[in-house]
Amino acid sequence: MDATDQTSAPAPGTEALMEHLAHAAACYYRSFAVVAGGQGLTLIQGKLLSVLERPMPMRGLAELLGCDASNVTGIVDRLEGRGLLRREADPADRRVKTVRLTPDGEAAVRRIRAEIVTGLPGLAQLGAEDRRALQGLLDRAFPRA
Amino acid sequence: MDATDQTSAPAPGTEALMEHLAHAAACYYRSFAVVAGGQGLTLIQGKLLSVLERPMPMRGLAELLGCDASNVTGIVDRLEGRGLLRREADPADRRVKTVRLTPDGEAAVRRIRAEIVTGLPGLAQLGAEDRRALQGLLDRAFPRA
DNA sequence: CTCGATGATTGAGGATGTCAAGTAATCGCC
DNA sequence: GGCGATTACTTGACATCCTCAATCATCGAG
Repeated sequence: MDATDQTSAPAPGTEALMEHLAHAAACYYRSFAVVAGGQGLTLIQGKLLSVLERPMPMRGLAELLGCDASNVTGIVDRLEGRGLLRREADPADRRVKTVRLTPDGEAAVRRIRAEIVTGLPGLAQLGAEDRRALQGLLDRAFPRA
Repeated sequence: MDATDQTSAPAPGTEALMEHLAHAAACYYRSFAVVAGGQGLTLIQGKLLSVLERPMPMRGLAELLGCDASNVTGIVDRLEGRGLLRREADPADRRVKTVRLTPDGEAAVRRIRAEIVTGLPGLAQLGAEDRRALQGLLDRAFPRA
């Protein structure tokens, strides 16, 4: 609806597609926040725990979460204070601290994974065919590496 | 990859689909944050402005953003201090303050909308057919009302 | 061994978020 | 009209998130 869209409007609906995407992302994060909140966790705390299926150094967490390393220090502090994860020394490099979920932390992640689906009823109603299609499209729209 | 997946695996790929969704949402918000940051705005400030295509009371903003009304007060304070929006009195209800974008605010929103696409190159490469399919699937997975 | 780079932490400072309390105005009901 | 309940917004207190600059310890290359 503007003058010079010649640069970036080769196909119709880009604007609308972005809005749908924004809505989907908002729904996902809202549900995640509610589920995490049910465990007394903030969204970012839940995200950090979810990412820790395998132990990982602080640095790796910062990159995965897309924030500064000093930020991770504080978040891990609070989660460690609650006994949901531990900092372990890396024998190969004494600068590195490997972060690992405790059994309590693993239980929290399992609960989050289980509940996040129920918070998104529309997703659960998609048939197997639609799920495959959606997953494939997301994979192409947001490639992994 | 654990013992008892029988409890929550009614359909194939639910777990994987959630991961793809998480990845897509993370990509979208990361790009949005970068674009907003380019204007000296935080993610939530950019979101609030984007939502203001039509003027809206504070209450409506709080509901749309999914946060407490007192939180909106602070965010709107900062944006008003920068001249990106205004608070107007509602003649029909003197309790209500209607928030409206200034021309500068509208320009900021236009810039964000224009740049957000370039931050998601995978999306731009989707053909018209795929975009329609993706939009339709998102619409069913995350219904509007 | 020395020097530069890296992993993690700390402290300062701003932004976000919730909750409880308070003010002002509206609405429902008599 | 008048009165209580509700609603819209703000304020203050407080925890969390987030970035930046600086620091310390360690690693790796020359």
